[in-house]
Amino acid sequence: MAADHTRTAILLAAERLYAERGFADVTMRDIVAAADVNLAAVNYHFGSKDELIAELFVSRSLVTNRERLNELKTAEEAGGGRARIDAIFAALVGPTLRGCLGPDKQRSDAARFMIRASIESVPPIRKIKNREVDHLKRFAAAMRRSLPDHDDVDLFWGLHFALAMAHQTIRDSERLNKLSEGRCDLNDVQGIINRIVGVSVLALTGRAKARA
Amino acid sequence: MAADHTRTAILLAAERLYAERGFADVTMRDIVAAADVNLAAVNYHFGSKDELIAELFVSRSLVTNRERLNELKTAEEAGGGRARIDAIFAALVGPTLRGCLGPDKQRSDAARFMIRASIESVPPIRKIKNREVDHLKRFAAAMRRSLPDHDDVDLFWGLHFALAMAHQTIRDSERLNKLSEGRCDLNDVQGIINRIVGVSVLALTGRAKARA
DNA sequence: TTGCATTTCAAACGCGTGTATGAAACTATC
DNA sequence: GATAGTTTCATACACGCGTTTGAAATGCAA
Repeated sequence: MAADHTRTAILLAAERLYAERGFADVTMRDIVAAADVNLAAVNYHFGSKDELIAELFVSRSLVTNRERLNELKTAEEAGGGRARIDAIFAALVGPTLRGCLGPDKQRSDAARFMIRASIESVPPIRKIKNREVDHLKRFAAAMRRSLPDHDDVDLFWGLHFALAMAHQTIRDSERLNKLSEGRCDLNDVQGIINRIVGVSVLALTGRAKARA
Repeated sequence: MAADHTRTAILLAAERLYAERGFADVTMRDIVAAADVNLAAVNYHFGSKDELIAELFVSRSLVTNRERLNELKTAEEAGGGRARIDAIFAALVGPTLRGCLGPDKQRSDAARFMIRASIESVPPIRKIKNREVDHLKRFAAAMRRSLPDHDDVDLFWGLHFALAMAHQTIRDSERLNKLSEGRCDLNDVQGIINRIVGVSVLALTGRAKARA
């Protein structure tokens, strides 16, 4: 119990390497070298490589989800139980965007690890991923409280599109940068969040107006 | 020259397997088994596994891009050189969505292969991918002609978001299905296209209105 | 048919991977 | 300080991968 220094060293090194280079390119030998421990330590402490990844994913998704739920809670309290729809979207996409884009200093390995996990979809993670849906349902519920007159299906699509825009912006920032020849400022994280939230809100409210 | 039956059999088998299972899970032995050819045939005809993937990617991106540009051309001719913005978005996301979702019968291995390629980002493809930006610039140019009063930066973001929504809908249709408990109909491809196009148009025009 | 180039085939090679082993080093309790 | 339990370490193992090899089969012109 004293010496789980080794355990945490492995977890931190693995998180950082996976966040930076993805799952496919990182071997156990890379991890133990970065953690400065012996090769056999991973199997001793975690059982297998897959179990290490699984543990990492579970603990890190708790971190990300807590951040999002904190923002959501703040927004709901500010509105007396009914958060503004833009605040809900901001709580949904803000933490991940801030953790993955923006200045290096305040990037979080946890957020970038989670994005990798959602991109590369490696077997040990795929099996646990169902919990994410439960987490998102909380946001769907908050949206329903915020916009009680809207069709549920529209709300689901709105949530889906908001995540899509955030996720893809992180993933393909390089392409957008080349396409716009640098004119889309990817360092202005708050500006990006505002843009995504704005489009998401408009997608819901504008569509409702178009129907009426 | 007579017997490039083997070549095309390998290409077709590889395309189908990669489309179905992704790059990480498909080995050369899987491919040659599906194509019913000898293991060494891949190296004989293509040089290496990476060169096979690269050739596949180049030829298939021609197919997808041609489809998109055809729709764009039709839309521009219908508008006398200026396509309607919704038609541009439909040309951008329609072909891929139709090829990846919808009834099994009319799904195209080419479209699904391209989506895999854009998701998994395997080294041999990453190096060629710059051409995609040139292809997208044609759509950016069409958008500029369609909405000459808009800021270029907004157009780039609009294009980026449209692709993001389409791409993520293909990729994560499973999650949306679970989240909505089946209420988001993922077989209604035209409905999905309309939704994405609608949001994309609204994102551009609504934002402009909000400024004014 | 003969001869040469092309294509196929079974088998093996080298390499990197995750995992297992058993001895050595350490830690803590009596 | 001896002993039992925990953790580290160097090393080796088994396996799957992409690739190579050299001989056999095939195609085709003279």
